[in-house]
Amino acid sequence: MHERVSADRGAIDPVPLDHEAKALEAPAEHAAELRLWLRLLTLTTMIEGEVRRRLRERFDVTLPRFDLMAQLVRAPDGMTLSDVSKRMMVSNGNVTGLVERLVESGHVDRRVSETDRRAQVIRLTEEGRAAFRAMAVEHEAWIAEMLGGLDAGESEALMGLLGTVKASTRAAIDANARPRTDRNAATGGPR
Amino acid sequence: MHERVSADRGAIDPVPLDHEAKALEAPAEHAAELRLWLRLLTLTTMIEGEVRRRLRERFDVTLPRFDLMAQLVRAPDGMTLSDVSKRMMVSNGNVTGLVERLVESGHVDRRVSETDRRAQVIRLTEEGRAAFRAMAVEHEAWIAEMLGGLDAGESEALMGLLGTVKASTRAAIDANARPRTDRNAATGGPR
DNA sequence: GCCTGATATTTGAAGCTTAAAACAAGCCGC
DNA sequence: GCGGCTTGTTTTAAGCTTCAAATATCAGGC
Repeated sequence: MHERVSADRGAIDPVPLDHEAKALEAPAEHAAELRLWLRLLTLTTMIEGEVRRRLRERFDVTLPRFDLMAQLVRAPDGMTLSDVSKRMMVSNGNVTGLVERLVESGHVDRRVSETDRRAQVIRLTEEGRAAFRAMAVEHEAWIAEMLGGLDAGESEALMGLLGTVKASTRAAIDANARPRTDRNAATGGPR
Repeated sequence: MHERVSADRGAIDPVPLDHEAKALEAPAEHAAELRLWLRLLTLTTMIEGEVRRRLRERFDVTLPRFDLMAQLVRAPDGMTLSDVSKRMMVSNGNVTGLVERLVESGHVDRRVSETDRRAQVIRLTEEGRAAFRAMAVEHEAWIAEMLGGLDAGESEALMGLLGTVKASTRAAIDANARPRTDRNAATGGPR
């Protein structure tokens, strides 16, 4: 069945009643979470859109390319495409195309791994590094400007709360992704 | 992460902007905002990705279509494409294509406005409404599950903090979008 | 050596997304 | 009612993104 991830931390839970019928569940129960999610999404969309717009306007570069370069700048020894894919939380195929274009524009260098002939190791070129540094300076200022409405204490509090949500989100995702402990089942089923 | 790279061998640095001096004077100060932004983005990406995955798996529907239907369900009298575009914070052209596919699949009804022959008024069809209701029930549960790590007080606090950031973000965007001609302001020209 | 399963990447199809230009219709001052 | 500005929508080109299938390589067991 379904594991109930309880969030009660010692507090009295007023009548852990009816999770009976989905069709009858009170919308008011989850309204707070929905509003929270909506606000989170709206805020992120706003910031992301503005960053995208400014990157294009000031540097004629797309946000995904900037993000990819931001990953690479921290890895002077390079990363494989899989690494990048995991870090950026996008699909492998996506990274393939992105890297292709960055190699083409001279920002990224790509070579076959010396230890694994399946893998590609990519690095920033010198031009790529220089270009990214220039962009990063402004990008940092933009973020500070947009997120500047909080004092230090609020900032820390927000960081912590987001961390909490991140943890529960990860738990929810993991719980959902692992419904089968048995992994042979070669007799049929989808795929 | 970032050192004081003194690659600038000219007078690039000496803080020319009075009203932004505060934001530019302490680079170390920006690390907190960057981390905050990164966490915000990561969290949103995680949730969004999982919702997209489940919508596809359970209902064979894409997230943008679900979002559009979520807008329409609140407007029984319909909305114009422009309205939808603003509410969803996506481009007009985007909405055109999205609506096209939703009309095709029978979820949305589209007709020319009676008061403005330029405008299209779109509504959910009965099928669209039914389909959305079914999806919304589960969607709500998913969100509650993922965001369930907070108690009521934390939830409220997070809501408030996000609101604060949203306000400062909007201010930053508005300020940037206004290239005053009457004022001598630096228009971002070459320095 | 040869299977078998896992990992790294690419490819292909479909759809999403944006920016910019084109087009259509409303609005307004004269 | 004629210009000229604004607003609503579509179109186009380019790029992003996912999922699923295909390819290639690796790592062990025999």
